[in-house]
Amino acid sequence: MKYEFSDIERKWQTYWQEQQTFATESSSDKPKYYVLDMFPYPSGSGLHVGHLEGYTASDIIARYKRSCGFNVLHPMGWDAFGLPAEQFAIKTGTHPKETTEQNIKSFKETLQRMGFSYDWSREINTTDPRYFKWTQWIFLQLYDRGLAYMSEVDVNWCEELKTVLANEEVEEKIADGYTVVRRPLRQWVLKITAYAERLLADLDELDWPENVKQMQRNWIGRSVGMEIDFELRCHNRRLKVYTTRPDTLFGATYLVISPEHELAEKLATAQQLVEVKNYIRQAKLKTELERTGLQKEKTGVFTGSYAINPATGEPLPVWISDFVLTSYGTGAIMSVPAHDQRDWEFARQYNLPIIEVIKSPHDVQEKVFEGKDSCCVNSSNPEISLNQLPFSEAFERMASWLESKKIGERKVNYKLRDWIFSRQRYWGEPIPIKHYLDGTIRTETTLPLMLPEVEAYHPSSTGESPLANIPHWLYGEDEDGPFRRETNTMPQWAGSCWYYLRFIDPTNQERLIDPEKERYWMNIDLYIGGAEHAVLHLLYARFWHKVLYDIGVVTTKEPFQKLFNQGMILGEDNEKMSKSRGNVIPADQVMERYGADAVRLYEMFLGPLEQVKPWNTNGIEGISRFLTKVWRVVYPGSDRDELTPAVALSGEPMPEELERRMHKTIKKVSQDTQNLKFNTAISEMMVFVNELHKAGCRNREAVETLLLLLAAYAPHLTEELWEAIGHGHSITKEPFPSFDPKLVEDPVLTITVQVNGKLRGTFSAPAGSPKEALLEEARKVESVIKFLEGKTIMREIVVADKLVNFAVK
RNA sequence: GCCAAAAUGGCGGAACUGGUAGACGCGCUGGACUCAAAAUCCAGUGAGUGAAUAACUCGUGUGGGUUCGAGUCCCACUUUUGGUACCA
Repeated sequence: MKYEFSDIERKWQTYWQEQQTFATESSSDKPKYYVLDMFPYPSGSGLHVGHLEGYTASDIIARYKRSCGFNVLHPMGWDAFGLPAEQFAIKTGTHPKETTEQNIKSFKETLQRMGFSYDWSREINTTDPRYFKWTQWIFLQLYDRGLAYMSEVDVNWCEELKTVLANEEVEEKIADGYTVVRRPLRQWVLKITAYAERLLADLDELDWPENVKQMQRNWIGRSVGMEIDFELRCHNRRLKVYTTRPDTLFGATYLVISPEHELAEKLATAQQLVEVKNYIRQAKLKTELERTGLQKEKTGVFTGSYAINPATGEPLPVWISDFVLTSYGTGAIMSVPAHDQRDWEFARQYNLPIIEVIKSPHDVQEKVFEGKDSCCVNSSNPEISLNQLPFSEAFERMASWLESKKIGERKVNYKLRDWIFSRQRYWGEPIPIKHYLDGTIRTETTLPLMLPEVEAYHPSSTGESPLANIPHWLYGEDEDGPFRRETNTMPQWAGSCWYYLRFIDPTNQERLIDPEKERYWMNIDLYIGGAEHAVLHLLYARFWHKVLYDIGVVTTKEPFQKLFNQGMILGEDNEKMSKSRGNVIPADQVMERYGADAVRLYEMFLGPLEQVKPWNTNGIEGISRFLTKVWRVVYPGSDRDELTPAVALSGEPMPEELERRMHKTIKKVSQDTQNLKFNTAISEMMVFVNELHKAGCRNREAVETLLLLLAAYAPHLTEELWEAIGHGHSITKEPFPSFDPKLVEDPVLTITVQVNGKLRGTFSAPAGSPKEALLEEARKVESVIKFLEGKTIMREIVVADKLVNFAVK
């Protein structure tokens, strides 16, 4: 009988669907396990083999955990708001809803064809009003707590897309060939900075890849420093700067403010005014990228004004330069050119003095010294001296001194900025806010606030969304008077910020999630997805989760206890898969040819899950052969002389060697599966199958064990064979096999013999042989003798059960 | 520039807390089966010297070091990938 994967796979997929095999148990005494994939945006180009890597991994874990007695939640849904569907609508007039529905259908077919054990009764879709009702509800919670506010902000405006982009999206769009400029616009902003400290601190407890945690830490960018007030000469004002190095105050030789600083023009003396105005105007014309991108020569202009260095009493020229960022710290800095690269470059450019205040190994006039592990010098006045002090003590002493003089205070700063949350698009969650004539705003009382039908999807030319063109939706009146609706919609991140909660209670009309269910299922035991979401999605979702925690909707501080990033699968040319390169391997195509089980196995066999690795279509042949070999364990013969498998698998005993191999395999597959080392688990199963064939053994226990081990990996094939050998129920209901610890240890071991660390021979010895016996045996090994002859043995090293090494001279 | 990870045959990759480097698979070579092919099966396959299934030498990015013994630990460097980019 031949292994016809397409019939078999269809048969069992239908069976699972009919039997509701993977429906999550709603109430259960079992321990729970929540394994989640980052849900996809259903694009028009379908799924390729790279998309299926993470899903395959999570599915193996889900099936494995079920067989270990867990009640498993393994859901799937669609992050379906987003630009591509809208752009397609602009081009063709097709409603994004239609496009989205079609794409979802095709995605779902592919996923089902892979035999993934999702509980499809929990499927969610972020564009479904029953879902985005709660996205809007969360927005209102944020608004009520002052965490959502409107602000006229310089935004990244993309002319071609007629929309605002988040800082994080800018680079990506520029890479795609769009132009992005700075432009002030009224925007909704979420105050993620209010949670910066907690977002940083709580990272420590998460079981996440260290690099992802580090990326988030860098993104949050906490720094400890001081704000210091500098008195301005000839002005009755002070200038506040932020610095992390108050210990270098004695070395500050000038100040720099950003071109947007409120004092920039005011500080300009009559003589300098024209030049200053010119510089400020030019800075405004530059885009963010031109200003901050790439290292370039520093530019600046002198205001003509001076401030006083509170430590030295010396006058400090105040300069304006666009290398100082407006939006960080106070938009003004004190420059210590001897000990800061940027300040040093600027000082050299404009001939400003460079004074060494940290003991440097070289002349600071020639090269900057930024080290912190050296002591202060040239740093004293009648009131305070930092000389000889190392960094932290100098910092402390200077901080106290400035505090006592009331011209400085300690300050913690973050790189993290508030999150610009609005988009001028149609295909997103409408922001449920009403604007009244008097300028007040109120929240919508009935949710969801639906998206109206529109004629055209083009944004309005004013930069408002297409919603601004729909008068009957836009304007309304209630007891508070006439109002105009908010026309901005939410960014795509919104829906994915909380979807993992909705899977737990997907149809609840009354609340976002039932508290009892939340307590049972949260938090997520394993979250698998791509590293491209290391910062944005994962940071935004953590932020929302913490807000929901604060208002009592959830009971865990963090949503994703364990995170795993699967490595990208590259095309066969070792490049990232993309339509333009023409190296995309569509999932359906490979399944057609080799079957879902082979694709599943091969995805995992390619290499370590976390690693970036190229696809190689030839390699899947090996997996195909392996599956055929498994098939032939049960159906060994050709069509004619076939015994029915149930009869063929009689109680023929297993050779001891094979039995040990079986127990070793159980152990290895079990451990490797838990640790997501699927490539080595598969390799171990291959070894076992090869041994089975070599031994020609048809022992029932051996065959059943093999099928049970393989069930999570190749679910269709194992279901079919499980049935063929006489079982009346699904293999998914069987527990994972256990091994006998006594049988995984070999009674006779190969001992290595080395002379001076080089391999010279081996011999066999029973496990646990005493050292003396091993030494004696080792000396007798023929290939070793000649290396010992005529030499003096200086030392004999014996490692029990492993090796003997003679150090000779 | 800074931060993080990595570098092993022709290729993807194995190697437990330092203990036989190259498991498993691809590819390749030879053989069996076949009229022939496909499929399947068997054998071989890191490099070098060698008639050799004898024996030895070299070999895990480079150079040092620790150790009886290093792919694994330490130092320096090179390259690749990811992140970040004037955050004071």
